[in-house]
Amino acid sequence: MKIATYNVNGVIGRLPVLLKWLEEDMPDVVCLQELKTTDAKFPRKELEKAGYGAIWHGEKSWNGVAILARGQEPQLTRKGLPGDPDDSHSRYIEAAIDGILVGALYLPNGNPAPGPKFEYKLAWFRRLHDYAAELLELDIPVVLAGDYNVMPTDLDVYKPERWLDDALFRPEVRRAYADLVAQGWTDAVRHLHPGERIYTFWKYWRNSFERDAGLRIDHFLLSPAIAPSLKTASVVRSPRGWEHTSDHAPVMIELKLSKRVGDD
DNA sequence: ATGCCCTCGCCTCGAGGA
Repeated sequence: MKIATYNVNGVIGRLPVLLKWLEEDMPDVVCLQELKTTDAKFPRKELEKAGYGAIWHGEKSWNGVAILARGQEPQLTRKGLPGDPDDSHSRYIEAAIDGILVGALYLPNGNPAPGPKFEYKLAWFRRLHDYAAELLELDIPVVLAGDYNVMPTDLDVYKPERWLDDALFRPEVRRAYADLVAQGWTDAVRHLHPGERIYTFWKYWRNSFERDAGLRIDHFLLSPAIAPSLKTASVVRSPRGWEHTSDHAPVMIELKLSKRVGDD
């Protein structure tokens, strides 16, 4: 089973790129971030035509997350991260697919830091921390995938010294990510590729992609019940080089799941 | 120290992104 996460930076404008990539790589499950459109304008029919069922949580202009499943409908289990009824941003959606609980998240950017946006990011991180702990207590296969807007270590940044005061790299945020992982999650990409420079995002400016001046901010966290099934984890770099593309590349993991009764 | 480039909206510039 192939599960991907992809910050599309606008699902309407990105639809040709998204559909092309889906056709090429045929992921079984896709977590999307930054839909930047309302629920009513989500391209359900186009994705259905491409063979994907979908659930989504949109918002005008900003944010927005979705989960796609090839050949089936994701079973919605949650819309919105618990812990703050006043949080109106669309940043979390969750579904059960083939016995796996898949959470798609778009963590706040947090810039400029310090400031209210950075406080919102830290508060969101605390809520994620609490909710993720609840998920671990269930002792089931869980995948938390998305744009965490955090470079976990120096290895995940092209020039760490330039990002020290940035909301994506400040010590508080790196600590929050490390504390989350320490609950018992496996950072899939880093687990299979320790010590390797891997990026998932490159600014549109200054030929960042061509120079490989990037950041690793899109992550997969796996619960202990599914981490042993992890076989591969990689960044799909080719779509980042296409015309009218996102500033993120898709990230993909492959799981080899043990057969269940009734499976072919 | 700042802009660089891009998306969206709704109106051609501003806000936000990372």
